[in-house]
Amino acid sequence: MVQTGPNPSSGENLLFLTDEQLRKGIEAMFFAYRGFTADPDRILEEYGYGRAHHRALHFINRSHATTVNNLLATLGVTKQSLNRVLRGLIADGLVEARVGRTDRRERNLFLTDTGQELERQLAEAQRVRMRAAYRAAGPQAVAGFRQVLEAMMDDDIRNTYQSLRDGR
Amino acid sequence: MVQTGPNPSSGENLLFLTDEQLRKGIEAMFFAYRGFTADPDRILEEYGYGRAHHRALHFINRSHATTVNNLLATLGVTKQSLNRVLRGLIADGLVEARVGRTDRRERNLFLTDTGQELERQLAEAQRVRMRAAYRAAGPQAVAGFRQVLEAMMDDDIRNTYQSLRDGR
DNA sequence: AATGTTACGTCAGCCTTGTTGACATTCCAA
DNA sequence: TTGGAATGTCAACAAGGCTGACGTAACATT
Repeated sequence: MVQTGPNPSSGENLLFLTDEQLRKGIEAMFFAYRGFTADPDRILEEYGYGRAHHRALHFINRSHATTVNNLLATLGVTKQSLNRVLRGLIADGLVEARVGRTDRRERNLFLTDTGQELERQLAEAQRVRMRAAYRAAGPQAVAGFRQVLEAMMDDDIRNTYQSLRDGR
Repeated sequence: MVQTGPNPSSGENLLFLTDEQLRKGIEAMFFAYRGFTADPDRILEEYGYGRAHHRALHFINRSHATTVNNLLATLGVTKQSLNRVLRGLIADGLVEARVGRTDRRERNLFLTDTGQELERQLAEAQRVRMRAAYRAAGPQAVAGFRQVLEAMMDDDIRNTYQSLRDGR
């Protein structure tokens, strides 16, 4: 145990750092993530896709003409794992892989019109829930939400996130 | 698109509800959840367990003498999936399943001393990161963080969460 | 020009963790 | 006594991670 009772430190009240408070945050993360993925999951199932496909579509859409290596770093999976997913999306005509201009070893990834359509459908489903949550909690809560999440990321991932956040 | 520009509504600034802001929250959730699970995952690997084992240990620890059905509802998986995990934990002497007193069909689940030890190790690893994130973001941000997460949950899960949160 | 490195794809095999379906057992309750 | 609930278990399957190995093309360096 690290904080089992009221603990004034540097003249501040650190009650929010008790193990109890941390536990609530941990359980909230677990349950909230289920909600976070629930709506896209339902849509994906209709198309015979999984979460991995959603993630690929999302980040290809976010970073037009991104390379495979780039996507690997963002998603944090192996190339074999990503390749399985990409192969399906390319075969189904949702993603296009064009040979790189400057470096012909690279593949620049794009969403086709069909791909963009599915991505938009998934994103909108997820946004509906987020929008409701944001609205219910209010702007100040949203700011705190984002701050804590950002502080929770691994350092290298936070860099990736911030680049994306700030519009590349 | 639902919010593409400044949108005063009811005399309030709802800038935080733009698709851009929602997207940042969505990506933050994705990346933060990776960090959230990273530390326990490393420990679990040493013992040959996975995330499913962590979740079982956590909620058995939280709700002493809980039943299997109860745990199923909390975890949101099938009994077959949970049973596989429980079987392993029981075989390894981390969990004990005692026949229910009032209803002998039920199994009351407990952590053994060994089970408690691993649970504590996993929880502490996760708390270290949460504590750092909470500290970095501050008490007001933490309150907002929890508010948004709670609003993001499915209704039935939110009830489960709130019961646990308020100490059963 | 030769050699090394990088980017990517692919095959094979393995693991965890989720699913469905079917069936047996036990035991409470009507 | 009988129906249904709670539990366990077997089998089969799928998604999506992983490692290791190998091949090819293209770029980079010497």
